[in-house]
Amino acid sequence: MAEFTAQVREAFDFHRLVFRIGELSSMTDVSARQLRYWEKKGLITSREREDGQQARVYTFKTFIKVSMMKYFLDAGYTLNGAAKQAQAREERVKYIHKFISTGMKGFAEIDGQMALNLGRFDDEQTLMAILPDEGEVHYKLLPNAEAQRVMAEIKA
DNA sequence: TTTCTGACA
DNA sequence: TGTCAGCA
Repeated sequence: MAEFTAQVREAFDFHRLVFRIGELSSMTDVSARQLRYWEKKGLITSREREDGQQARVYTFKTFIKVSMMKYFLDAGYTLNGAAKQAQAREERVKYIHKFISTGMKGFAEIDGQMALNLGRFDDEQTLMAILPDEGEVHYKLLPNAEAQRVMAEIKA
């Protein structure tokens, strides 16, 4: 399991996935001229190339932002408006990431239903969110030992 | 070949 | 924004 996780991390190591301006341009349908202009205005960023060549390098994160800006631009927003929308989306993603990484401790199965471990509720109990295939999500407090047991079952 | 900056439209 | 020049 740990090996699989490591492989997934390796495959999705976005930090090492970078593009040159021509690549980003064809990927997003945003001209190189626009990309340079947007950068000049501080709407997007690029890195210097480590090999000393004078050519921009864009990260995956920038690719996402450019894609979003292109989308809003096509939807009729002005350049600044599109940038603002993209920025707002970035904030939401950050918030969601924080929410998930701090609140979600893993999946489990309770009475045949998928459940989400939301962490310690108090000294004795753990809060679980029950996610039925049908019907509404509801919550349940399990004794810590019980919670540990259902979590362990999933890993096995 | 590709990218870069600056200039003109 | 597109395009072209003149470099690296």
